[in-house]
Amino acid sequence: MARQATRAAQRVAVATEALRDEKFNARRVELAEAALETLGELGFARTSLREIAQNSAFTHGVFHYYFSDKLDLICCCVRHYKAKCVTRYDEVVTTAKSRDELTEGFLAKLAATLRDEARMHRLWYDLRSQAMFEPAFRKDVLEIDKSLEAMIWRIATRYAELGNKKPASSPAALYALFDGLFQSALLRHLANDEKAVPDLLDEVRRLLPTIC
Amino acid sequence: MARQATRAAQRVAVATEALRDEKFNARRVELAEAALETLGELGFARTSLREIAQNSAFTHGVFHYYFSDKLDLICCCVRHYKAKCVTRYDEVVTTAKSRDELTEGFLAKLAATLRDEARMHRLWYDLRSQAMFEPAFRKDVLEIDKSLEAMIWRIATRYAELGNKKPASSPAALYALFDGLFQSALLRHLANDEKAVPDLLDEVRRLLPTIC
DNA sequence: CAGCCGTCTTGACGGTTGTCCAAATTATTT
DNA sequence: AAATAATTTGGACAACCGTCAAGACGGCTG
Repeated sequence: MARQATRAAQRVAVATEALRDEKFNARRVELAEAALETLGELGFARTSLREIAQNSAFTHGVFHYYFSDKLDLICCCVRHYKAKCVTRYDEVVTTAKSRDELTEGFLAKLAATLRDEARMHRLWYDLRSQAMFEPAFRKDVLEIDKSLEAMIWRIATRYAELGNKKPASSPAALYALFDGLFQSALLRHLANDEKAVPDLLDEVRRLLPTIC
Repeated sequence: MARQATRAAQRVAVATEALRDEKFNARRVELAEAALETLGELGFARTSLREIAQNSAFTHGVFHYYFSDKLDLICCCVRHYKAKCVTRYDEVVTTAKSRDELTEGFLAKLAATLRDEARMHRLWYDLRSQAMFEPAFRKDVLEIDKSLEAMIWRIATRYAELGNKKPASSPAALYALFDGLFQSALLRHLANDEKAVPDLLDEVRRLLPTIC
């Protein structure tokens, strides 16, 4: 009897703790999303916790309560954002019935991303550069990089499949290529170069058939 | 007579001013080189003028005397360093008598760069990311990027030439590819991934024949 | 030698930063 | 309803930042 009561109490305790954790984490994400606004605007270095708080509905103390550190916060932010990123092209990949359809769907998404989410992506590049100096960032950054590489690879293999071919290069090389192109286009776009987007699209359109 | 004296005086004045300018600029470069030590270690955001001064033989006041700004200093630093960078492979390009010779020479330099100058290159990537936020950096960064693209293009055209072919892609795409590969390898290398260098070499060795 | 000029040193200033904490408020349990 | 725990607030703190300016130093010129 006593033992049963103990067991039941334990189950309840475990359940409530899990619930608390979930709630805690949901709050973290909520705060991270608010922080992303300011981070995307100013970059990692120039953004202080106070500034993040001021541009949001929260006080700066809350951030310290939910995040052990400034690094902890940033990591959570970019992790959260990139989790959405890696699925961006999946719909196009699964629904496209021909090479052309895939190409156009991919290019459209690419252009929209460059135009509408430039600030978020520059934050990603910022963080990736910081990872070269700050070991605390490396694990997360390398992990995100891997998942982005996989995302590009899904597109490439599907594209090749639709032409009854196989990709001509490795996943790493392919990701490096697209990442390099996107990064360059992003910088030009942010520098108000109006040809940045069309140039990127032309380049990718020309490249796709040659590598698959 | 008076007019002649004036002219002579003007010539002297112009000459001495040019000399002063030259001396002034030489000092700037000297300071920039000292600053690069600390910048390569800590990155742009974490490095203060005081820290730069402390890790060098100069006081922090001198830096303010020779540079109007922190941005001014950093720009001078990376400009100076990258001016040397873009000539790194030129000797290999001009002396190589065959495709193999060019390949091996290029790969050797590439590996040496990754190993010996990792800190300087991460600073470059840092600055390039900052340029996405800080307009003051953009002009210099875009210019350096262009000259790096030209450097890669010189290698590619020479490589193609030695095989009586022409490069199969644009300068921009080629630079994006190599830059992306190098950046990824650099991050892995800094994260103590011992396979970073050999993996990069393998990748480039496989890639070269396919793009030219 | 006196005066000037370019160079450099040193210390101080206002402002911002990350961090911490005690108190207030709210939610949850007993 | 009382008590306990979780959450939130807003201010205090020391450390640090970029910038600046007053003055010191040393060589050059008149």
